[in-house]
Amino acid sequence: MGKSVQKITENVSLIASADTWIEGLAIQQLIKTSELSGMHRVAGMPDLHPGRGYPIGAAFFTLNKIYPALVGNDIGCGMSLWQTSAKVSKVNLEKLAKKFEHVELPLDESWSSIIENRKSEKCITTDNYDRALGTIGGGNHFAEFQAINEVYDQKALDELGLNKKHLQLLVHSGSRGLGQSILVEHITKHNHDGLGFNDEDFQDYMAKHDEAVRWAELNRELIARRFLEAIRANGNCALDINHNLVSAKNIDGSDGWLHRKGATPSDKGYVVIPGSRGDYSYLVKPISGNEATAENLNKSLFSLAHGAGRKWKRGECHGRLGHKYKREDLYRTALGSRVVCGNKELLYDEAPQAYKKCETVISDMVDAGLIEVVAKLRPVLTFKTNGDCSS
DNA sequence: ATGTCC
Repeated sequence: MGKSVQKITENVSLIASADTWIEGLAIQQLIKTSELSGMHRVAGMPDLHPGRGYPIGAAFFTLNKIYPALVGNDIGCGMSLWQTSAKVSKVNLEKLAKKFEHVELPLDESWSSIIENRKSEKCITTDNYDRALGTIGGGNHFAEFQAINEVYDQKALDELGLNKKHLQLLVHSGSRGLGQSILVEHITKHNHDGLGFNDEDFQDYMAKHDEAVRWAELNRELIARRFLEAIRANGNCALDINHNLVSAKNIDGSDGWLHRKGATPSDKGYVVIPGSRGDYSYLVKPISGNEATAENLNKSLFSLAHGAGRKWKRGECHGRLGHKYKREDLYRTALGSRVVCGNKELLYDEAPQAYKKCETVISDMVDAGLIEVVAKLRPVLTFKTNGDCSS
């Protein structure tokens, strides 16, 4: 069990077994980040990979200041899982693939009352990014229809209201331009410096950050609702979990601030850890607070992987895959799923080959005593973008 | 990651 929790330095842990491949640069970034002033403890997840200066797939616990740059631009990014009323057995992949022509446009007037109501319920006052509400965005964001492939804990599935016969919908998106604008405002004024609790901009950042988190949640809800409408189905949200945010937390007796950058909370109930679009995703139950795992929970900063983790950098994937795979080859995956992605670079950047095998990431967290697997989800159709096919 | 970029 202890073998999947590595001690990198006195205050840096890595939740990964020795044979899980993690890029050296990511470890360097993890250690460097642990040396920031006020940093108390850092934890890398098994999907750790390099970012711009700071690693992705990690949690950072500070005592008396926050670092907006560690949260990054996509404040509130996360995963929501919806069960649709559609039946897996009725799916026709090519028919399904044609139903998403309009899901990237700003939501039309038929949505304005639900948008207004939900914004008011969630205390979202900004209107500046209304045009982006209900849109997935780029990068690793997606909407994916999935089938429950294997069940390991039927009771947990029942608790979540999930039924194997129904098609599931997993949405990965965040706060789009809103989060970006909040980060840019901070960087413009403070560079990458943190904000102490008594700094005048502390409360201002936190208020904007918290609103961006709520905006991102609403964004995923609207994405799910418009995809449900596109396939003429109903649906229920089973879970919605943020993996990019900073929040107050008491860890091992210390009050502080827990930054998560591509790190899924293990203290918010069931979560989905998605594999690449050509791999299974895992619905898991975080293990909370028995004696055997208490120390590992502290070392992991109550966090889990947020996915399989990139193996290859964005931008280098086309070069690595272009010889072997034509564009058409990537519209289907080894698990028989369909990919809708009209943007060529994105098609290669997010190819299954660019990611690690999700199973190793999952088994590292099982071995660390952090999770139990509830079910394995098989991709059916991954929507990225209708895109610009000319590029 | 980005109402993305020269």
